[in-house]
Amino acid sequence: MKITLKDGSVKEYSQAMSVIDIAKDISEGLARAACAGEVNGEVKDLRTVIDSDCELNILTANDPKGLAVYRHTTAHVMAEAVKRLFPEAKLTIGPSIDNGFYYDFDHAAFSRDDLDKIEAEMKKIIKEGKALERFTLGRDEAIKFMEDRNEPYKVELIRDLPEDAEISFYSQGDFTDLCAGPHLMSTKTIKAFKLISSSGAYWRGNSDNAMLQRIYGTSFAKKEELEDYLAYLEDIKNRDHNKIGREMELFTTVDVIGQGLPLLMPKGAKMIQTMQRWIEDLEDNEWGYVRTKTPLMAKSDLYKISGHWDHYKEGMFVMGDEDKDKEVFALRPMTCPFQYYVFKAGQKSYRDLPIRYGETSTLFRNEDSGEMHGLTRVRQFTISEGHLIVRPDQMVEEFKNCLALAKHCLTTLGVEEDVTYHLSKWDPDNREKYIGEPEVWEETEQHIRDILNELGIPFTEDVGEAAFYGPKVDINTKNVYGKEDTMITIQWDALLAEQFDMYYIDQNGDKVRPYIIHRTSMGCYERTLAWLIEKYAGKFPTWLCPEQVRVLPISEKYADYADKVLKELKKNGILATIDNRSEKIGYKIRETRMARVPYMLVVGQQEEEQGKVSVRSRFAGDEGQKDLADFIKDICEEIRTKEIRKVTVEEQK
RNA sequence: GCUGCUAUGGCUCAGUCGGUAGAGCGUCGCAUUGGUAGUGCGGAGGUCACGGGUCCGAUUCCCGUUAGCAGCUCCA
Repeated sequence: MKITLKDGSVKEYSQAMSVIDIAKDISEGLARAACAGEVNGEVKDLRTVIDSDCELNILTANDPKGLAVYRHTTAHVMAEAVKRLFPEAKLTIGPSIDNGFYYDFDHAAFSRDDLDKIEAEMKKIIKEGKALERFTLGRDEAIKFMEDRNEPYKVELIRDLPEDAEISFYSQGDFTDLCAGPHLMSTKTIKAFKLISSSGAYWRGNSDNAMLQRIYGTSFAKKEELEDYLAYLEDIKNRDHNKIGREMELFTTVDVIGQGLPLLMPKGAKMIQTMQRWIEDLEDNEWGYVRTKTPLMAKSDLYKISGHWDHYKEGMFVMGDEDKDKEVFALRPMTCPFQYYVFKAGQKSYRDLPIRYGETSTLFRNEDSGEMHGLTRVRQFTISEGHLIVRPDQMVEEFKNCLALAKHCLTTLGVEEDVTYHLSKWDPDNREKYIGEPEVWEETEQHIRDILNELGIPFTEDVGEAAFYGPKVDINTKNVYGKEDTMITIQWDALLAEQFDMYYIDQNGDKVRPYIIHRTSMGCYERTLAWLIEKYAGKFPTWLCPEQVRVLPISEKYADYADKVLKELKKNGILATIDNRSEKIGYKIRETRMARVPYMLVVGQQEEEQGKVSVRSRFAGDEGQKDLADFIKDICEEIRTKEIRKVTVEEQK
């Protein structure tokens, strides 16, 4: 038997050779995977080529493919346990995923108690140490096999397989599942697993289909690895913006106000104000933007021209009934047509272009009730929106500038490493979702592709993710739970100028349609705030902190001096507060740390006499005494440059 | 929208197998006037989310609504 090794060479293994020898190669990083070995150029289940078990391979392999096999077998063990405990449950699919696996069953909801019982049954199955046997059947036999077992979803899966596909099954004792494999040799290989949660999931991911019950679990080769992972799951909760954003009093929600309508509290509002002032000044002073302030609502007529009435009516808050009312209004879900009418308000020459309109724009989107989440998915939000009206010959350069501005914003916030770029394309098989001709779509998508390639930005291409009027670049990031959100979007629109009859006059005196770029420089402020909370676990760079300095008098005797210090800080634009309660200094420090305030100034007799402050920061701990003027100079410089100082002090919870 | 889970002082939670509730933190008061992660004592604060139902009696059981959470679907 030949196995392709990681370095590309092919190594001959004799059938008689112990699998331990193969395992050794794997553990040394030579072979590709454990049981899923690459044999003679094909990925195969090693069981088909070796006759010994390979538990050790998996346990020593440091290869994601091996781990995926391991977890996939754990999913089969779980499926067997579910069938033993709940024989009426119907099997569907159960793949391995990042960090674990799941299996979907057609069954009533599983409670945590059920999961515990299933875990106990899984332990029994593992202990029984059944070998996993692979076999194949012809199509008709395979269908009959699953029909006899009363597994309709499996029958459906087999029917949908290509005519010439090899239909393979894996058995472990009495349990058999349709499966491409590969798998572990025996259930006893599984050393550490945990069922994490259960929830509903649609059959084949389609909300028109039946709701199945999904059980998520994970498994690791070592108990300690599982424990570390479970500890990690606990730990990321301490970064969850929806938890600590509320704890830190950045935002809250109120049931009578409604879902998806968070209230930004003074600290959260201050942070957003800081970002907003930064972005507005940046765009206007350095990137050539001009500001607009346009209405938050409009008559339905506007959205009929833009196409939103046809393509997006369900997502809008509409006021009035078209059959009864003379005028029907809708809250705006975007700013585009409003800024177009700013453009149209006067005749434009080719010399006027490009025009870059910026607006700090509040939008309203009627999301489905189950979609709202913290600050990341809300019904009213504010974005750093803008529309660039440009000549076709300026399009590429302006598009690049939008990308550069976005990158500048990401870098300033310290998050440029955490994003992925996506070319969001239309779906040619779903044309009714989009306006315009296929040629226009293909052409504009190619322009964007060229730009991204030229700038050396790695990106993926996502079909069906475009806006209805054009393709776009989406800059996404993942939250602490691994879910992806779009933070910044830059859209290429060659179509809406036509809808709105926008034009400029060219050199020859002819009317010409401009192109439009829809873009954000930093995206939605609420969502960005959520992102920053999770990125920094609430310990923001000083310039973003809603409270940058807290003055801590040792006792009330120094309240006057502390007040003087506070006034001086505020005079210099520093966000400072004072804690003049009659508490011990240690207590005040503890509270200030827990409030994630970057700097504290301890003042007592010594400081008052010498006009100094004792600085304690999260960056360097006790920094000793400084002249107040020096401290102010330093922190103002840190804020001005938007420095991201490294946290060097051990933080306690 | 779908499948579940949850809702008890400002916050985090305990509790009542149906007889109107408790802790810690916070807050307020008093004492303490301090030197880098929790000073001591005392007080106030709850129609147990909202609306129905069952029951002699509901915070507890049932139904509905609203909101929060997890996942699915969706996200112009």
